[in-house]
Amino acid sequence: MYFCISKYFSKQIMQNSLEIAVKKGFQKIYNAAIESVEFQATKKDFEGDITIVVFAFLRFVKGNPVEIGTKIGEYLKENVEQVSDFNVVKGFLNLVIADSYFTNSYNNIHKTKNFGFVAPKVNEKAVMVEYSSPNTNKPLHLGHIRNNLLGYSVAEIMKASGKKVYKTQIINDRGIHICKSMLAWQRFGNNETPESTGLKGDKLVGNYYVKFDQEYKKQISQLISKGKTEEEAKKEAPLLVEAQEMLLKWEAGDEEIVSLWKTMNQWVYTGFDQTYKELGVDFDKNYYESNTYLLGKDVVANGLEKGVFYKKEDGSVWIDLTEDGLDEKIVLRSDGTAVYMTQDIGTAIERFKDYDLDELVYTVGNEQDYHFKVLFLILDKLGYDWAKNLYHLSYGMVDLPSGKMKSREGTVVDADDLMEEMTKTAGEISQELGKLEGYSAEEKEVLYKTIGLGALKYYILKVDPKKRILFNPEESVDFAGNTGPFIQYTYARIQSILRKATFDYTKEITSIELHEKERSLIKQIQLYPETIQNAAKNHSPALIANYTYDLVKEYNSFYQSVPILGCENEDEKILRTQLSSKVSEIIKSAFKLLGINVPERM
RNA sequence: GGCUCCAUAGUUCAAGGGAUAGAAUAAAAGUUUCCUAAACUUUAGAUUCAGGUUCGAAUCCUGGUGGAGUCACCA
Repeated sequence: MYFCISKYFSKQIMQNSLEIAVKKGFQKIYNAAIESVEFQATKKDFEGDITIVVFAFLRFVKGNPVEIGTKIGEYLKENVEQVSDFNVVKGFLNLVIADSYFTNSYNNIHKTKNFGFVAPKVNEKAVMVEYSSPNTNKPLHLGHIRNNLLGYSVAEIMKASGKKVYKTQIINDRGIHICKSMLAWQRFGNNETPESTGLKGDKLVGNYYVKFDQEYKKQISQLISKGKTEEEAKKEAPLLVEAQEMLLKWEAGDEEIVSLWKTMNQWVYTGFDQTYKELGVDFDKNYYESNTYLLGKDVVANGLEKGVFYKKEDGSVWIDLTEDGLDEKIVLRSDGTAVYMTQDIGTAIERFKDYDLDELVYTVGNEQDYHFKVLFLILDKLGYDWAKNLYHLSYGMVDLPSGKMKSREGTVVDADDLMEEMTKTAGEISQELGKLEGYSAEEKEVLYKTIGLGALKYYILKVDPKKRILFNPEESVDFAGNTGPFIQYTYARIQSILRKATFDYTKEITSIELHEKERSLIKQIQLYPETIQNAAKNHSPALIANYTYDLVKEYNSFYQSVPILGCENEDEKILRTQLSSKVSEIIKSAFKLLGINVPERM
């Protein structure tokens, strides 16, 4: 029996074949059945390409791991065409795989369009990803940037992994916080508009939110100086009372209030749209809290009948989750109005009605871990079988060296300012390097934006979503090392090579002895499809970022060690040009998954 | 206080229970008659502590220390 795997070109098929061969080998040598074989890429310091962990077999076969490894290695070398050699270190069987496997594998990849991507299946259910979900009383800040980048990127990655994806946001456009901005504008606004001030709408409205807080605090201290306690003062300050009255009027549909609300919200939306555009994110469907905040009340009534919820004496409705290790949670106020939870219950149900969904991902900060745990549990108890398919993409806060960001106190890194700052820095560095002769002013501006935003996005996305980020505006975002511009630079350099490669390099190169750098480059290229699947499964753009970085690192080393266009052997020149081209394609597509553009020159 | 999450080079990040814990940055040294030096190559430097499980632990379990979040008829 001989395992011929020369016709196989994918890593998966290679491993499957090896697994079968190993099992047969064990059967033959030890008369033992092995359940599974553990593979890993051979570490750089050792000779070989694929490593089999022998320790895992000790459960099935008693003996010395080195001896077992050696016997299996001998068996594989003899019976598997592509295993050209092996060595055993401790309990690790390192297999050397023949060049032909790598060239076959590469040629297959070379022919594949959209390498690494899986097309969505026709009848499969979709995934909905919610992200951004801003309040309409203040501009977007650094925390929203992380949220937006994560949500957008996860959506794109899931698409690439073969899912149908809808991107959505819920806009928190109602509530007491909106009324505060509205009230402050009425009081102190002098009919200012975005047009009259030249301010972005969200900035203008945000200013009034801050203004409200300032005036409110003044009133509080006045009341305290008149003998009120702090608690009383906070409740009785006229501004707050008026804001609360305004909210009641809004809910009652008061024409004047609703009209002001519409106007100011529109200002904010226009501002947000501009920021989203700059950031490069988009949505397939918007939900508005003003439309959804009443949803869920029927469901609560229903759940009350079923005994999932219970009513307290004052009329408020609760759920008791103490048996699940959680607390009691309110789902409806005593006055019958909806709380956050009520709305989220309703919105989730609504979404599953609107779309044929398989999974719903909520991109929300980890401060709401508890809320989502409860939400998912409630939906489960209400009997929705899709409740198990809800996923809270929980990410860590973005903190500043000075501490937490607070909009009211103005200690935030504004999203627009930050993007502008990054673009400016990119421009300064570019000008210093001066490689852009022949570029028009507009082209340069586009390039600076590409680089500046690339640096920012990569900086945020390369970190595991779960971890919190400490953001130091002065020194955090670099342009050298493990950064977006580093990867963009490699892309630009490859484009330069391809512009100069005027010969035909489409030919398939089959029998050639591979340079060590070519081998490791091909190995890295092979990993792209499984990286996308992994990133989708784990909802982690960081995996894509890290993969791309490793690929680029590998390519730069290759670029430095061997000539490409200057290569004398014609076949080698073609192969190396092809490899370069493939690497740049992967960079471009991987960065697209992160929402980052790549430049042709830089 | 209860619950949840986190702890890795000076700093910022990696490491599907597997080998000698990888990078980047900062530090020291080197590489441009050749495809873009925003690059490449060297050197030095880390798993919070104490136990346990395992052939094998940064990773799993228990406890301590330190940090964050949450425990609203706010969203």
